Amino acid sequence: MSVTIKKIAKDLNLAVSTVSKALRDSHEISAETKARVFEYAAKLDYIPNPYASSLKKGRSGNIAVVLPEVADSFFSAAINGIESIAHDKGYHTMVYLTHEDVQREQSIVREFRNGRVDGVLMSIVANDEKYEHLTELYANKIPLVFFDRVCESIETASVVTNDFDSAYAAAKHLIDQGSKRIAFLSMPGELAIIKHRHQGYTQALRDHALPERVVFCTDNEDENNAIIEQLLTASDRPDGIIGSIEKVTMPVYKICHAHRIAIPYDIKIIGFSHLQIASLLDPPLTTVTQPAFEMGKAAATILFKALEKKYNLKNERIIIPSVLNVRASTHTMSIENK
Amino acid sequence: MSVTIKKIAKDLNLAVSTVSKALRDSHEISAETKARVFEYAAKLDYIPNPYASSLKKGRSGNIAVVLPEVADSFFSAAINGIESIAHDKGYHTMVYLTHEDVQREQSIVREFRNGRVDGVLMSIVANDEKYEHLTELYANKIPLVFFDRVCESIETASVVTNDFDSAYAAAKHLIDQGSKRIAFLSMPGELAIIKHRHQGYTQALRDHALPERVVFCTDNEDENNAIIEQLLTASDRPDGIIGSIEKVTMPVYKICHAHRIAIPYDIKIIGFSHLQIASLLDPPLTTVTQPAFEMGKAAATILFKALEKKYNLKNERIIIPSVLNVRASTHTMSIENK
DNA sequence: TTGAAAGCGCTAACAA
DNA sequence: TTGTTAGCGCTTTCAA
Repeated sequence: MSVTIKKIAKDLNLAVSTVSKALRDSHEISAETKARVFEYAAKLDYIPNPYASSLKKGRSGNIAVVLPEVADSFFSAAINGIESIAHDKGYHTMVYLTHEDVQREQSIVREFRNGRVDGVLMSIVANDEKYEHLTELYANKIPLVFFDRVCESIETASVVTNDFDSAYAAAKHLIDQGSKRIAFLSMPGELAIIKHRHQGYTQALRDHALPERVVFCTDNEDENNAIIEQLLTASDRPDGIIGSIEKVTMPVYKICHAHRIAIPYDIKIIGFSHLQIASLLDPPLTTVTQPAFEMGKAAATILFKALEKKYNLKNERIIIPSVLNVRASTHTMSIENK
Repeated sequence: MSVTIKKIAKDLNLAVSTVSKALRDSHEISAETKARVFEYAAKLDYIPNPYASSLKKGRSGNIAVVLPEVADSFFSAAINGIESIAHDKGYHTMVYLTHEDVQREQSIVREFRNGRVDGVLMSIVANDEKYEHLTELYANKIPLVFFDRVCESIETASVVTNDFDSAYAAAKHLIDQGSKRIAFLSMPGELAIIKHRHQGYTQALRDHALPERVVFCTDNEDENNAIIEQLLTASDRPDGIIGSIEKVTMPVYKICHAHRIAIPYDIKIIGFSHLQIASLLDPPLTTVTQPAFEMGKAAATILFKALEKKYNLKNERIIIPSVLNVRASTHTMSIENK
């Protein structure tokens, strides 16, 4: 049996309400009483029951972080940023993984509508226009902040990176390095990040009058390998590749190694990735690096602003730029080795 | 205002208790009434308030996962394993990061003592014998399962890997490849995993009459780089390195690249690491790979067994073996390229 | 400055 | 089979 306010009140010959107020340092209570209560509570190691106060106050002190997966280094870094802010604010972080499954996302989000969490941070599943669960959440007045993968049809705050510009810069970089046949490894679904990256790629290729080529990967690793193997062993093999998300880029390396396709000589590769160890790959991978930690922090900060001040979340949009790290996978002179 | 049992009861002219039982599919309630209640609840999109039932039943439906960090790929994979089991069991997963800070670990764990979570999975912070917060948690009858980094002075269940044996195997492998001066990159603190790996290393070197050399790294990246740089540029440079945890191995690669120390010719490297992309490093890194996902799953499975059946957690210990993946960083013939 | 009492939404013992 | 009631631990009027 754990120690409750009731027990403290009884032992100290006070009313529960007095103890409650004293613990919250209310001005209604005399300094002397407060001191007695504090001391005794500390002695008994009193820890408030979170459910009782949540029930009463209608706030849980929890936030939800909903992610497609956590193996991806981007999301690991984001959780780091989020948890650090949440902890500072005295909130607890609940993590939910959707594994790119819309149904799972729906059932997870649905449960948020009855108070388990006070606010939600999420990066949505790639899918074709199934957003009712999100609109409902939004309608239920539960603050929602998107980061990285946003749902553009819902008018709430979001933290993103400059996907169009950085994809344009990535393609431009390949073109400058002499690539003529540049393929874009995409993913099916309606993800805004993919769409914007695709658009940036397209724009750059059109600006330079080069042919576009989009290859759709999947969530299945074996299928992906097959798709990429086919791409790289065909007669019209591209001489430049842009991997739109982290997990489509690694297979390219594997297949190139397996088939002795020389990077960057036969083919140049650039990947959207947060990988710390991109520089240690063979050869070091040129990346467009998203500021994951900062994006997580920024998203959490906005969410808490909303939670604390009943601040309105409509339409705020924070853009944190990505960085192009040029390394040997796109450059025949080793540029960077650190 | 969200929909409550009270509202359903009122609208349907039933008592709240009847509705409550009906929703839980109690045999006390007639099929007809149940049908009415279910239908109406579905129509109103009723979602139970988790705090009310937690308060009443004394269970939260949450578990805590306490980790040193999440950037490490081992812990990301573990979270994956844990969350997947938790979700299947209808539990929610709260994530806490200690950032290798004992004080933070203490304050986090302390809060668990009043019901916010029903059970705890943790990988402890490396520290020198400060375990009161854990003993107290254990004394409070909150089920606790350690995974990977265990606290051996507390008699509860744990899921670990065979650290001694795999460190022995790693050292033996280097010896077989011709290394004579093998250094072990350790970490300060009292972590059992480090201790066991160290012991395995020591045993192997003694068995082969080779000199031991232990180098202590730190949590600070810059300091680490300095320590390793000194190690690798001194005249008595080792010709073999065992990195005891993931984050001490990467700097070795960087420094070797920077100083043009040829792996595996000048030095052979093997690291304890869960990295998927070890095979893509330059050169591919030989690793001792821990079964992170499986360990997370196993730990969660035990915890739920304890939560559901009041099963006793004392002393159970599951050992899931690590795997030695030989790659080019320890071997002059390329063994594996996939 | 302190206390009594109501109630957050739900469950469970007991009564009808 | 259904309803009444008490209460989980806490906060918050309102009264003393």
